[in-house]
Amino acid sequence: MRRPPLIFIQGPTSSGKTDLSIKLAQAIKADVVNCDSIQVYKGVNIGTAKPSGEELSKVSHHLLSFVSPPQDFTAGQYRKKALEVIEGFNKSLKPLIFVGGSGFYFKALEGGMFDVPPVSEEALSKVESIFDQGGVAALYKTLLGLDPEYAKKVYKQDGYRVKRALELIYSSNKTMTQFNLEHESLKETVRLKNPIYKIGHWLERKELEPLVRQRTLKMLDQGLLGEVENLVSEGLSGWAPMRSVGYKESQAYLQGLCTYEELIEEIIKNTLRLAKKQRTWFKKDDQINWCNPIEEKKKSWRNIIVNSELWLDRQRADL
RNA sequence: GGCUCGGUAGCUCAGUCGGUAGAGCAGAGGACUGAAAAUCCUUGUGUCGGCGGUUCAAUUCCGUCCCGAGCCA
Repeated sequence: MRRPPLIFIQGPTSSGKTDLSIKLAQAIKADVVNCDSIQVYKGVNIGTAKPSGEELSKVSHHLLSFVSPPQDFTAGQYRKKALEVIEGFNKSLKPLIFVGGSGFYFKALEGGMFDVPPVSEEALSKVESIFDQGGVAALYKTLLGLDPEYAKKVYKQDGYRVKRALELIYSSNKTMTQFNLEHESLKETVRLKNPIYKIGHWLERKELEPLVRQRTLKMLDQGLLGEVENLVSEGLSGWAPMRSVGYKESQAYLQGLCTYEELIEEIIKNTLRLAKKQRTWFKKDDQINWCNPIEEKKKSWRNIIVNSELWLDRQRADL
């Protein structure tokens, strides 16, 4: 079966992924697919540093700005949508460039997700009542009884994961450990079979900080606060993307909880923290071809474009 | 110029009735299958402002100098 080749551009925020994706897409005649967990949402544009109108007019983009408020979106849904996009190119074999900083979404895309039915109301309220009685400790104790193997892997304070594991047990009668085992046996069938070439942007904090500062000031200049104000006035202050970096700090500022100077420093700090978590995520993947984006951009991404073209030629020769 | 209060981790500060120190934040490292830009875990040696003195022992007491804040001239 013919499958389009995929190029992944991964790395921390502010490292120039969008710029590279546009230049590379133009050079190799590819489409771009967003792999950023917040850029999928409609209406959050400035704070997520989406590609500009001009950039969008040059290259076709997918999975960008398509989830309307107040809907939420998940990694599982992303996987499904992304597979649909990829399938759409099975005939033309046009290469696709997946760009983003969401390690979990990349993982979901490549390795697949458990096939889980939606959590029942009953399960939700059951978990909720345990929580009301004894908090996270009680939830963890319950999980320890029902799925000790998974319980050992989870931090007992991690209420989010403990809850989720119990919800699955109560609504599907299957434990995380069982889901994991099943997935392990199906791993090869579920795994994405397209050829993949991974490009990673690697920057140390010191190199990234000035870029983050510059971008933060630019976002504010472009009207980030106005964007947030509009969303808040539409009653969306609790919407998932409104909790992300840039948006939650802006909300705090608009509520008078900090000064403008503090707003700037908070956004920079939290963006750098996000970048660090992104680094931790991508670091583990030994298939990534790392580059220093500051150096590569100075050379108009020439090395990267050439290497990508060579890789594509090899894929085509193999067919 | 005189008096008072400060000077301890990158920052804000606590503390040692004399036995060379510890919190919060920041930072660093990490986990992670449907909120993931989320959620959670681990991690604290620094001439205790400088120089002298007393003492077995000084960051702690004494003297002096430097720096900052305030008050009085």
